[in-house]
Amino acid sequence: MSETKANLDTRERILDVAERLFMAHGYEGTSMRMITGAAEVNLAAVNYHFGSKEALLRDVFRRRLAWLNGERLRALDALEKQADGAPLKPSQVLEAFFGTLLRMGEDESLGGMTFLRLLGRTLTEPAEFIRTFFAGEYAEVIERYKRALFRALPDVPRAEIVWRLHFMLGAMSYAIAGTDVLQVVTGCELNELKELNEPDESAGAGVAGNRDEAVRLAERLMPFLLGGLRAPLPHFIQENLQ
Amino acid sequence: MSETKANLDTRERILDVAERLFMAHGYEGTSMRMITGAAEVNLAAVNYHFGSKEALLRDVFRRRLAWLNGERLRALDALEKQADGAPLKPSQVLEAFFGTLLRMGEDESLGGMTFLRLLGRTLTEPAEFIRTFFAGEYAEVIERYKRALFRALPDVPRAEIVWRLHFMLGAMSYAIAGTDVLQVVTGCELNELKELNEPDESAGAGVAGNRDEAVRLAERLMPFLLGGLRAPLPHFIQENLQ
DNA sequence: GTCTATATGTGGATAGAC
DNA sequence: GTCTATCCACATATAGAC
Repeated sequence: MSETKANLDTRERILDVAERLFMAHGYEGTSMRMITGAAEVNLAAVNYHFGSKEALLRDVFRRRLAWLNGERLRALDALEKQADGAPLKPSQVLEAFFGTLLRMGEDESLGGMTFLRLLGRTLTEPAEFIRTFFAGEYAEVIERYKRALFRALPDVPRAEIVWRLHFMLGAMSYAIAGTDVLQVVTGCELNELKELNEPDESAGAGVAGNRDEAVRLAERLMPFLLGGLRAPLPHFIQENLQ
Repeated sequence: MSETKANLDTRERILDVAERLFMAHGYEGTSMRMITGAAEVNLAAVNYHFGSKEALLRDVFRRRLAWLNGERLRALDALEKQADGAPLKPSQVLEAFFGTLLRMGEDESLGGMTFLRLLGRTLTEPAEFIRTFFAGEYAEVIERYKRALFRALPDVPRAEIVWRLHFMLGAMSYAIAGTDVLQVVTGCELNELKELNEPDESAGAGVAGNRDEAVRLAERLMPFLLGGLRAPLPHFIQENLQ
């Protein structure tokens, strides 16, 4: 509340640097010394401002997720109000959920592709406190969107919808993180792929490039997700529908 | 070559334990002391048998990937021989690539779900040596399957096929790792999901349960992947086809 | 091959001066 | 709020006896 300007600057600078380094090296692979060194602040500053390394990671995410998940809820509210009681179309639900996220990649003030990559990677970190944290942060949004999808696909068993939501999250996380096997093998052949596949610390090489990158990723990913969501049901489900 | 029986046992025991612990806690989150403690071998045994922690991780994967990727190449060879020069169907290619993997989850002697989860998680680890290792291990298989998909989908731009292969790998990794946001939110509602979502160290709670788990995961995942692969192309691609 | 003991580095965190 | 100095737990790795 009564923070001075220098205080705010330090806090923000630490958050920015931590976001970038956690993205590039993972939580365990990033040390406090790496963070404070790159942010040009004292080693003790992190503990003073955030309390611990774990708390720092949480604050890095809270800064972005507050906006993201708030926006997701607003988008769904707007769609449902507009539909006036009728079920939404699956494509609308996906657009609100994934489109909102992908648009963060276009906006540097929201973290840009750096945050998107960080999010994609961190969702698969095994550390218990990270999983617990995300579960809490996402609970409300997932609940609302699950309901919307249940209504949008009334003939599909609910368990199947949840599974496919799961698959969609995976495709998106992985695509965003851009840290996979295809990188080396395909990177040399297809120039279009290169941009996404340089998860160095220098992730923001060109801001304009990041914008295009995010836009094209969204345009490629959405049809894929929709195709998967609406695919024919597995055989063992078609046989004994619930 | 001239290894004694006790030697082999120690090596294998270390590999088994390391596989389980790396799966549960990630590479950085697993210490040599955790591994040697759980395997009931001496702390120095890992360095004696494998040389370093990095080399241990590589050997954990080599043991499984040699089989997996060999099997994938054989499956593709068989399909192409049978097709006698004609392009394969997309579903055949996916079945050979993803089906072979998912069937490992049913077989405890191939690592079962423990290895599948480990693989899914490790593919997103940021450490450089891990990414380099996987790129090398997967190069041949990815190259062969890419070609097969190019032939199977002659009307789809190659860049788009590579992207969708990317998305499919993500959906699969994530689904297998079972470490995500949905876990807490959905786990309490849908009993069917619970089985997949207990990435503890005690991953092999029931072998029979693991078999069913792997089979049902495969049956759910394959239609999703095929639906995504064959989805309509993004607009900006339909407009200016290469 | 296995063990003990230890070298050597790095991690997160904090006490206390300014 | 910031900085120095330091604590202490724990990491990987190895030397050398058995």
